[in-house]
Amino acid sequence: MTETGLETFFEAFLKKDSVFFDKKVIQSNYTPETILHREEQTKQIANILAPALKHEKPSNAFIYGKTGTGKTLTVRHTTKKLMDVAEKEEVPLKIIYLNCKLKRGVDTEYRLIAQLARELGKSIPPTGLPTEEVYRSFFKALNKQKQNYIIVLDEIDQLINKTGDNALYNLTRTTTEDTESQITIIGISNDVTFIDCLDPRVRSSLSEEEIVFPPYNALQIQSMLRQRAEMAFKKGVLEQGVIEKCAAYAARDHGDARRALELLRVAGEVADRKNSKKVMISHIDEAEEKIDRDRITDVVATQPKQYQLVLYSIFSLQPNRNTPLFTGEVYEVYKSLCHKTDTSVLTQRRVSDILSEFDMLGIINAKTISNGRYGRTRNISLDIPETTFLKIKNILEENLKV
DNA sequence: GTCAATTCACATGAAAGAGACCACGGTCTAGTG
DNA sequence: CTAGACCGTGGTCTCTTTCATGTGAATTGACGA
Repeated sequence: MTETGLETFFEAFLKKDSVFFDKKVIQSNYTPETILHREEQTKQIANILAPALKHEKPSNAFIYGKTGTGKTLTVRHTTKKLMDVAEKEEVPLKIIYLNCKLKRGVDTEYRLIAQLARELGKSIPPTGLPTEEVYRSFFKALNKQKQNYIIVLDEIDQLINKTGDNALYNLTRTTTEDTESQITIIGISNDVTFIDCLDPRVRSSLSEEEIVFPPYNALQIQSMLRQRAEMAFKKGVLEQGVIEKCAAYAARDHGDARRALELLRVAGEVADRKNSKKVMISHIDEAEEKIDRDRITDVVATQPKQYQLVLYSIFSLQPNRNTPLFTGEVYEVYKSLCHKTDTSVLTQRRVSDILSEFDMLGIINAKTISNGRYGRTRNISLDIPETTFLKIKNILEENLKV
């Protein structure tokens, strides 16, 4: 594209009509004023937390439900309203919200406490201090002001999976020791079964109250989409049935509202790119494919080199095969690939772990099976759509220079 | 033909090492008055 | 005299390796009918 070509492109882009009226309404971080279909849960949470306004300690609570059922949204909404009132009435109260999602920095006991302490205005180095020390300065910060603390731990299951329940145990226990300040813990989890693998002491104190967020059904998702779409899109750009189809797609896999919204937004973007004045039903199909593709390519591109090598080994083996691959085979290819790219070779033990991580990410399918006399291994096959295959392969080849 | 033992090719766990980070405190050095 | 540079220490975290143990069914081989 020549320089002037670029300019005209940008100018054309500016003038181009968009189906969106206010796009941010439909983006994932937007918090709507009213939350639909969650009146019951909002009330429960409010009931649990309300004592904080009277300087009493609210019960700890455990909230669970599948992804995209509005847990985080509802909790944030309710706590915010609570905070508003607390400020107006000048009740000392502090709400700390923490997302424990992996790769976000809060995935060890040390980091959890350090992060909490940081929320209280302490500066804690990212590493280097004994964990004990961090606890101490955290409690010191707690006791400095006498007030109620509500700690919301989002995706708490991730934290426990990685670090065990040590941190939680310490946190729940302090509530009884500390007379100065009171801590309430709200745990949010996608995984219902996770509570079972907690230490019984932690479990009983954490789940003093339990709230379940059931999945939305298709009708509820529809009304939610309508509410947002009304603000996000221009009038009349949505073809008949678009919202219904988005809702149906999302309801198909466990009523994930977030997914429904994303689908609708991407469908809008697809329509824009095609210079379509309307969002058609066919755009939704494209949007769904695009979301899938983006997710996978994103994950692949950000993997470390060794991981990419392992994955590339699978990629280079797969096409000429109808039967699944097994671990030893992949490892052999991986080894030769390492020599070719001048990379250090990891042990089979490690590669085995890498494979199971890919399995968890949903990039490959790995089922352990036993071939009787001929050993036990994983049956490995790629779990990505045809259309994405080449694209990912190119990314890998480029990154690895093979 | 039946049944227990064997065997394969890894899976899965636990523990420990290497190396990168980082804060903290002490020591050294150069610049300033 | 003091600020800043520079170590050494002691801690965490992540990625790996090493060593050990577990697994599930095809195969094998002994045994009895």
